[in-house]
Amino acid sequence: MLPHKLIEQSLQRAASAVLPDADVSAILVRPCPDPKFGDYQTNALMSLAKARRMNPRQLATDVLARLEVADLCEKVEIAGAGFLNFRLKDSALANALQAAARGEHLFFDPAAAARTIVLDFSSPNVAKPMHVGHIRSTILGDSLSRTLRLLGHRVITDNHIGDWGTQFGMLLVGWKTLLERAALEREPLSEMERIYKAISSQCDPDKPGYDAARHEAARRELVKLQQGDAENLAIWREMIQLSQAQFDAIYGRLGVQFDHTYGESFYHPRLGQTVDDLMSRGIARESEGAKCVFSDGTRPPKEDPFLIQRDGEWQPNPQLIQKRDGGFNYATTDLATIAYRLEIWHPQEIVYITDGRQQLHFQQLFAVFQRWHLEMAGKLKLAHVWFGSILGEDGRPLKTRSGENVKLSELLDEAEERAFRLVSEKNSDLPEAERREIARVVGIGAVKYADLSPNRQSDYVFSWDKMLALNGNTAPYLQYAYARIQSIFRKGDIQSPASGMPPGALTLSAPEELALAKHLLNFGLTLEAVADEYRPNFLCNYLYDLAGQFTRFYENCPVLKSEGSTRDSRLVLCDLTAKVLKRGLGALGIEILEQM
RNA sequence: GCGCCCGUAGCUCAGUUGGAUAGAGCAUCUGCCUUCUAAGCAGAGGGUCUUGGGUUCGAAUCCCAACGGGCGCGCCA
Repeated sequence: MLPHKLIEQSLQRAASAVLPDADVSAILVRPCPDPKFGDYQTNALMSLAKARRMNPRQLATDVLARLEVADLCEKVEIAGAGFLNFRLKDSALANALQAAARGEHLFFDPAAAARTIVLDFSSPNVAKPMHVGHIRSTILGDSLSRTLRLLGHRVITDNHIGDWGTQFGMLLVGWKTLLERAALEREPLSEMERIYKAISSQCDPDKPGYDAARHEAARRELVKLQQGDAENLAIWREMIQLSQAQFDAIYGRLGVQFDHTYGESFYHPRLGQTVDDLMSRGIARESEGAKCVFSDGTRPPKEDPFLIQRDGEWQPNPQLIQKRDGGFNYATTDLATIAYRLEIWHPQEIVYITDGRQQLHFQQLFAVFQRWHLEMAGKLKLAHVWFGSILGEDGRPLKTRSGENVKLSELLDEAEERAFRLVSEKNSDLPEAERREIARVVGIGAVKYADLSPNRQSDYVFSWDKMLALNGNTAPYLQYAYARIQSIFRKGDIQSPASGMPPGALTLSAPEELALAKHLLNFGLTLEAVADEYRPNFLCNYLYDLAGQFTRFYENCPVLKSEGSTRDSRLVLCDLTAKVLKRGLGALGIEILEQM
């Protein structure tokens, strides 16, 4: 077990001995913000003392008296208002690194209780090109799935593509009247988007080009499709197939994989039953011709997603599950989807990764589902992991439906192109094929890292230069640290330094060596934080710090030119750093390179 | 109108149960490649954490109010 966890356990035991009735699970050990205080600290005794109106320094003194960490730490200090500061013994640090070098762990432990977690992300719409607005859900979801799997959870990824709904009425009309076959073969999604836009503007009564006949035609085509008309079904299937091929091309470039792609259409046969069930149980009722779920009055108005304040009083804010014309809403599909996932996968957790504008929808959805499946109370966690909008240069959010956005494929092309120019400049003697491969890994990595490193909830303005930057706090900086380590191993003709280490031979003395070694120990804490809060940016921050610690070590501590146990120890540090960088970047979905 | 989110260095952003002197990158300036890859390193300048109250031993973080911005609010997803 890692030192900080052992310290934490001892600390909780000591706190229990002093205060037998206290909940000590919140007493955590965290890395110190500044190494001058020590390596780890706890500030939890201060809040505990506060809650019990005790003197915090006295509590710290009492706990310290019962604390048994002498094998791990130097003398524990009480500081400030009641911090406990821990400084690891060199031997404890060396032991942890040696265990890692022997392959016993890589500074993290598998989750104590593995869960089955369904991740719902990406979810592009059929017949629309994927553009930069789709990148966040896709990249966030992929990195969360990789991180949760690394921690030992059973993760099921499901791409809930938009392959059903009213837009197909318009698409069918467009397909039958406006389609240009040559354009379709050249760029299927652009052509489908073109015909969709042309027809949809004629079907919107609020727009100047409104054409009532077209609107009616679209409605008829949709009904025919839903009734199983052979021609419309064939066209619909072709649209899906063409779209999926384009999605797969993008996913292939991004290295994103899904276990399943049950689109919305998959649930269509279950929607009638879903609505009937909600009606017969009295959860939904008819209102203005539509079927809706209203507040059940069990929550205070402010926390009730089915109430909204308007004109000074609380008014109903229902979730619609069936339209007046008999059509179903996305809420219905989402409800049927949860029920199905529960039935076949039995997850403890279902996580949706979408933009923040859908918060109210998910609050209502989760509330309806809980009323519908009372037996799941406390057994299923439904989570909406939301992210901020990508804004255009004008500060307005990019609209998924307007077509002027930068296509994802163009963004990736440009990323690779810029990386290729750079690698050609830096390393002109490499053959072109190698430079292309380096450019691919660097370019795609840069785009992913640019999207993962900000706090997911902040909005950001889309900028080519920011997405494609290759200097500073970017993926290439982390990949570069890894490549430098591999270069050391190549130059030294060293195969597997860690496994060749004699036990007890690890000697760390330079400040850069110690700082790097101690930072390695915090990998697991970081992975857990990412999994707990669904925030990959914590891992970006950690890896950036790790690469920085390594680079300072690299500048100050020659590896191949040193001798004896110093050389061996430095090789182990290099090897473990490379392994953590590789695993960590892997959890972000970013590849590494042996050379760049 | 009501709800959600946001306001941190010139710009873009981090900031882990409230915790110790608020940190990066970019941009600007000064050094460092005959020594394991300079996509780098060392250093400098740059802050009323929007404003005003409050809670606390301690607030960028929690509460209240104001100002400024984004989004959402019945048949799109």
